[in-house]
Amino acid sequence: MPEHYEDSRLYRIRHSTAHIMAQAMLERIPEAKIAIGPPIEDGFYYDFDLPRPLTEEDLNWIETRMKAIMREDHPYTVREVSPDEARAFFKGQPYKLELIDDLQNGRVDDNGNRIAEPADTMTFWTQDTFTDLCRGPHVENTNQINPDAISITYKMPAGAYWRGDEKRQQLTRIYGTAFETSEELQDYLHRLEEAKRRDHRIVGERLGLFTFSQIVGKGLPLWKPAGATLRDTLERWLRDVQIENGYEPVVTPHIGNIDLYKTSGHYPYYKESQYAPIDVDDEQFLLKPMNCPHHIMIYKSEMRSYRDLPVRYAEFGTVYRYEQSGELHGLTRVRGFTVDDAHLFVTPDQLLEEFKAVVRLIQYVFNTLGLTDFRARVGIRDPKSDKYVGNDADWEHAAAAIIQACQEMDLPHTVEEGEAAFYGPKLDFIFRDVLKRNWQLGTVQVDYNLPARFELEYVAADGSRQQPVMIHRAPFGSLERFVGILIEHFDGAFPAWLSPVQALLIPITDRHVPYAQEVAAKLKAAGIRFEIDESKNRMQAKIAAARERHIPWLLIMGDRDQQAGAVSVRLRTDEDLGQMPLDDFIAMAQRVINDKAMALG
RNA sequence: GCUCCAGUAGCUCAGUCGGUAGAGCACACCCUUGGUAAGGGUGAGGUCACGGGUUCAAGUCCCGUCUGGAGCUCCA
Repeated sequence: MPEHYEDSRLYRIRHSTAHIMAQAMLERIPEAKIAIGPPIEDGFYYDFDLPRPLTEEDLNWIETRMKAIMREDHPYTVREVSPDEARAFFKGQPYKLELIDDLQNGRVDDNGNRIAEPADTMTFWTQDTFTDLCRGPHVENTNQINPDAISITYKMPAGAYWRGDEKRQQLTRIYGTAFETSEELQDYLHRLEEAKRRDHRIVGERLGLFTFSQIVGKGLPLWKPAGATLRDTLERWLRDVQIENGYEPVVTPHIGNIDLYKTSGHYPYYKESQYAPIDVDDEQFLLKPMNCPHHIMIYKSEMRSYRDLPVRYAEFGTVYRYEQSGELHGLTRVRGFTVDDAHLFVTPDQLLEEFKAVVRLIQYVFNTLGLTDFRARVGIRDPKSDKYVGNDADWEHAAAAIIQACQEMDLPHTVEEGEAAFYGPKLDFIFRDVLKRNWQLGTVQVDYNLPARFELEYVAADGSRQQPVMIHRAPFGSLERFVGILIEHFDGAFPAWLSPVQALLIPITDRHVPYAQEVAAKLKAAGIRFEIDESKNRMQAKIAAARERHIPWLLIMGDRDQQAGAVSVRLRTDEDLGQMPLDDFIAMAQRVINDKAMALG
């Protein structure tokens, strides 16, 4: 995206193409009500209220008609109109009338705050037979849009609520895109296809990493051995890193008494996104939607001195949230997932340094995996919402600490209202999937509220009782979502240390199988994960199959290798390292694995 | 949750006008023992997602449910 996309020619082309789409729609379905049609990052959309569902034929017709309109050389003209004139023109177009009213009165948000000044005039933009209420700008003539460089993006209409409000009319949205040259369009469409091929739901299925069962339930992933191996490897690594950094393991159960969540303040706010309570002996239990209350109860189980702090409790804790069915998505949005959770209990003096140490740990995790394509977001309260607990002073302190830490660490970040947790502000690390959808992974949250609500304390140096501050943090966020993003990041070709199968042994003929088994015994002793392909297939077929699984090292062995006590090593990158003494291969593989290296040799 | 689309073998898909189901891959067995991107043959595998309806007859048409997909909304 250019630096000033909104000033670019591409932006005007896309905006103008959206108007042409609306014109074509009104020609196809004259009763259509038109809503809005803005440019977006990779194209544009237009929302319509239609009397019937659209068909693929409709979309093809509209696309063809759009191209024809472009070739007809219609100028774009603009004129100023009064609100009354605008209303007269758009009689029978309720969405436009609502926009006209808002422009005249000045836009007001849901809380009654003015977000735009009242306007005495507004502008109409016209091309050919179509006029739209629009601030522009547009290209000068439809012939400035290349008909061979536009496309309806999905040959399938999408639903969208009027003004993004699920309580209002649902409209039909058509996405399209436009470029300056057909090469750029083809390139874009090609990249979209490539991205879909990398989708973790497809790659994960093909690699046998996970599956879903209708009987187990939607949004509840089942990890197959290969996926569980990858996940376990990540867990063991992070567990070790955390222990080096002063964390202590804790383990807590999957359910907890509902009173825990009433005390946390969490139950009333998020009641609708939880599984229903479990009734047992006149008590109610919740499948835990978060781990913090359990960890807090461990903190509270002993008298704490300032000398004990920081206390850092870490657990790979599985939580359950009742997500809306339409939001479930592969591994990246599920109903049961494991958080690489930790809760730090610190003195106010320790907060800043501990926060920075946590951010450093998260950066170390991302760097090791080569994940660089993320943004950092400081989420603070929406000042107009009532869905938060606690007092203003604590919220200010917490947000100030987060922002100060980011500045001191030179971490580029945005500050966004309404993105806080209900108990405190947070720093989130957000990644995009192959289709540019945003997913929050790592998170660090500063919390003065739960320590107060649970009456946590420690004995200070002067003997007084003081309240600790909590830091909630999860570098991966959830193992499920993190692995989903990793699959797409690596397109299934994981670094050797994470690969479920690191070496595939390929005996050239049956008589080499015993030698392969000897080799296997040595690999096993060396801690290298392997499989032997003992199928009756020819070596070429074994190699082809292994390539599809992105197995890092292929060890081919025939007479020559057996006689030499060697293996012939081929990398998944197709590089042929030739014959190597087995011990040399093992040493090389161990080095690559221990270094968590990206390269294989 | 909402709108729209889809569901046929383990996977990817074909199946015309309504006339009782097919291919490739994978799997099993046989032949082939081959040195770096898929050798050949044979076979097994199906409640056409599930339930109901229309019909002499339903994979095909209609209704409902479930599951998946796109988008929206939501997301501790």
